[in-house]
Amino acid sequence: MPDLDKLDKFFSPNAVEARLYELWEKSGAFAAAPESGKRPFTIMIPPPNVTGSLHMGHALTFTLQDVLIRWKRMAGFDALWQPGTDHAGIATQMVVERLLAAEGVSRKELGREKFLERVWQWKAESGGQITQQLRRLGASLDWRRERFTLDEGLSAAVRRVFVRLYRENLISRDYRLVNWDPKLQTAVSDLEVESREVKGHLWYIRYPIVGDEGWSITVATTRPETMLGDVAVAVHPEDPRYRGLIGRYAELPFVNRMIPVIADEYSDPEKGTGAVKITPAHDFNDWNVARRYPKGGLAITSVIDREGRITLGEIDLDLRRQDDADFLRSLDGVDRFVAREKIVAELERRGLLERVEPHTHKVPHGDRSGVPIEPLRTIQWFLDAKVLAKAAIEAVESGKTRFVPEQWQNTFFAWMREIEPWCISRQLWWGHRIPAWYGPEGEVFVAENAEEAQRLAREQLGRDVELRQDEDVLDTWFSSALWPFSTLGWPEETKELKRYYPTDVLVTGFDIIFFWVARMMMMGHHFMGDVPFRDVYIHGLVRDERGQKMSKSKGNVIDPLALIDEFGADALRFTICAAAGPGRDIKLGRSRVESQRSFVTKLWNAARFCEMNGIAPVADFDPAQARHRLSRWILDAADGAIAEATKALEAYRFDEYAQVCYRFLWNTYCDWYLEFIKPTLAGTEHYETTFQPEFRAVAAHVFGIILRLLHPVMPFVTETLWHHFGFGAEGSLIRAPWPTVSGQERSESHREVEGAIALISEIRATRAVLNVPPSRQIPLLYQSNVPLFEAWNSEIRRLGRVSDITLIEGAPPAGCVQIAIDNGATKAFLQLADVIDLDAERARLRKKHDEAKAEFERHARKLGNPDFAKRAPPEIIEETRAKMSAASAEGKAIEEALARIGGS
RNA sequence: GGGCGGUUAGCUCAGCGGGAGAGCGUCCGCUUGACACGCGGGAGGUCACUGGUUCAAUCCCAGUACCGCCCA
Repeated sequence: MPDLDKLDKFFSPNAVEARLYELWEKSGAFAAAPESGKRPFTIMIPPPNVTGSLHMGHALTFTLQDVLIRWKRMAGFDALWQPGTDHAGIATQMVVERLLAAEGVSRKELGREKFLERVWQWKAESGGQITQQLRRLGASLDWRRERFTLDEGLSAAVRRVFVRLYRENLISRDYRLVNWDPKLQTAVSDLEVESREVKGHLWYIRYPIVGDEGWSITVATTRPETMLGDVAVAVHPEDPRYRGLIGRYAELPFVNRMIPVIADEYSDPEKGTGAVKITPAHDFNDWNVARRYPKGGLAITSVIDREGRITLGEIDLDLRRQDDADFLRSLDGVDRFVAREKIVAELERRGLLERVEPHTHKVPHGDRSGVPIEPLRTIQWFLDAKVLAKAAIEAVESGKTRFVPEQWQNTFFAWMREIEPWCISRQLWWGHRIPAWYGPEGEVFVAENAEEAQRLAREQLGRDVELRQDEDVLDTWFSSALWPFSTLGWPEETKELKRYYPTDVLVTGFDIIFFWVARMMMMGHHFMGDVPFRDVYIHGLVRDERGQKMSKSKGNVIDPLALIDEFGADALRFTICAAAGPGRDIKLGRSRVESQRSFVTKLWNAARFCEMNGIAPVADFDPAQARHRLSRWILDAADGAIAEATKALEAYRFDEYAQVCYRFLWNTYCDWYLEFIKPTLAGTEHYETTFQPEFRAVAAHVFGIILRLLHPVMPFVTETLWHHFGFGAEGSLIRAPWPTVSGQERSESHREVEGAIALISEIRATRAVLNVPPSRQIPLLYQSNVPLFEAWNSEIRRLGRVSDITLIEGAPPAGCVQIAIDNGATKAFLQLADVIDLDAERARLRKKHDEAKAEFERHARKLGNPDFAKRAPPEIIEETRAKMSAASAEGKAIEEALARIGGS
């Protein structure tokens, strides 16, 4: 039953949002229906961090996904939108460690088991805030299927994947250089490192050449503290300055080690002195230089420890060979940056510092900790991503997975083709503990559980031994990469897995292509034998109104929840949707949402008008039976809107979808259709009462289409009105069928109505330009096109503010102003008499005349070009000719009008 | 240094081979029986620049400038 209460003057989002959302959720409106016969449509969210809270980027991506899922759900698909969060190893551990610190306890004091209990407790109390906030946005996720990457099932999937990849030799344990975060005390992946521009120095240091008193080679470095671990000096093989030195030795200051001068193209003759120190244990480029050095490569000497302090352990021999090692010893255990200063000072004292230049360069920083990353040689687990990447690359090349917009596939290819081994182990406690066990002699047993590992050990060693599980956990992204199938029950062969994999589309920002898209594709292909998703829709980033990236440090962050509080979720969602053009960042601010809110209000007021005029859905109404020209016209227009909106959504053109809806509601339905039928609805004469039922039924029918078209982007206000008008039970719009085009031929009414609209617009424009006050009703005279003026008599009078309409023969009387449409084919006259402002009218006509003349000349010039006639397609020539004569006719009509009032 | 994207009305952005568009802003008029978060009307653009292809270029190609992003 419709509400008995009348609609308020304004829509109050706060009053309905929470209640409606709960109603939807409780009634199962969001739930997928695996047992249904419907075709599935699936979206996997890139799961947000369990520590996260809703920001604008989330608001953007979830709005777009919700638009898609609500649309498909209405379009008759079995829609699955899979929610959940990931455990965010580093971030979560940091949060809880901070809490502990406040209590004066450290993680290590607490111990692993107690600490993990504490994290789970935190998660239960404050984790997953974002899942509540997504509800505020209106996101229709299937919450009953919510998953967490540390759930038992998902953890089982992680173990299964790890073991299988290990047995396929795609996962291995290796001792090599990794990005080490000295603050968080863990390895991190390349992707978790961001380079930041830092103002530093370039220090030029002299290394004496052995056996040539007074000779030296000068190296330039930004990191003098690593010199203790230098194993060579590299110069470019073609560099004439150093050719003679290649193969000789330099003496490393302080350490007094002899290191070779080697040739390697890595050294850039243009940079610094063209000679670079090689410290393979603390620099990735140097590591590569050392590896490709012949004779089995160069030595790797670490001189910085996991805390970022100088450690002399590996140069102990050099140390002991020295007579005066006091300085060197004094560096032991000193922080890397303090050591830098001490070393520079000592070099200067010894006259080995040639000069210092200010130097701005990029330094890798941990994106979580914010401290400079220290490349360190440690033992870690690596995934051979190169092998897995192959199938993923092929899937995109062959079009099995499609990027929208397409250009993003280049970003994907660029990274995937150059992919490095992925370091998957993390020195953390919170996460999936690596399923590897070690025997007493360091034997490795990789298995899904301890019993299995024990069995393997027994098999291999012939006896029971005590096993110790690897202390480390896996990178969070390792488990996230499995999300598209682990959430569906894999490794079990569930009906969901069969039904919903591969999913239809992944929606995300380009910054996440490597984290998500690439890794999900690698894992999905390897374990499921098929791509995880067919489309990847990449949207832009949300920026502030000035185009700046939002960041806490800049203080320009806008809280989407605050915007929802102020303007409602629908207004925010519509703003986002309308701004989501392809491949563009989105500038968003308070004022933008505020102005888009008026569209929500417009819908609301259209509803109020309908309500006041007794417009309500009519059971068994068949639009095909509507006869009135206005009915045919608006039904045609609705067909057009449905077709365009659907097409836009199919192409992920959210902006176009929003615009089509906007225009149809505002500029067609409200501005013209409701205005046209207004007098009839209020009238009491025979004609009026005759057509009232049809008008009401059609108006309601089309309003129902509008509500359905807009529901995906503005779910709350549309659902409210849907119920209020009695289109369906409360909360039923979400499952109402998506409108389809009627299939009716476009009627003749279309042109007829367009003609009336053109005439009325022309009358209004003429009046406005001539400063005729709206209150003044003016008589209208016409000479031709009788059907138009007769059929639309009342509409012309009302909307054109015309007093009466009269057919005249011959010339119009004096004091008339000409109105022309159809390029002058249809003329009418406003009988302004005493109110006419002749100068203004002459100016108006001259302007129109100039326009018509320019138009005529443009086409005439074209047609006068012999090459145009020879080469242009015939239809274009025909079109041009028609346009030329139309412009000519219009010009003539204006000339006549001018002549009549003594102008030229 | 390599790659990608952008440059269209005051602002934000569509359009992308044959008529320069929208929203917001601005200006003028309006207590129009839903709506001033409104109604009606207007002004405003060498489509960054230089060449090329074409009968025809805002649109395609090449180059330049500036802005932004990613990777070294």
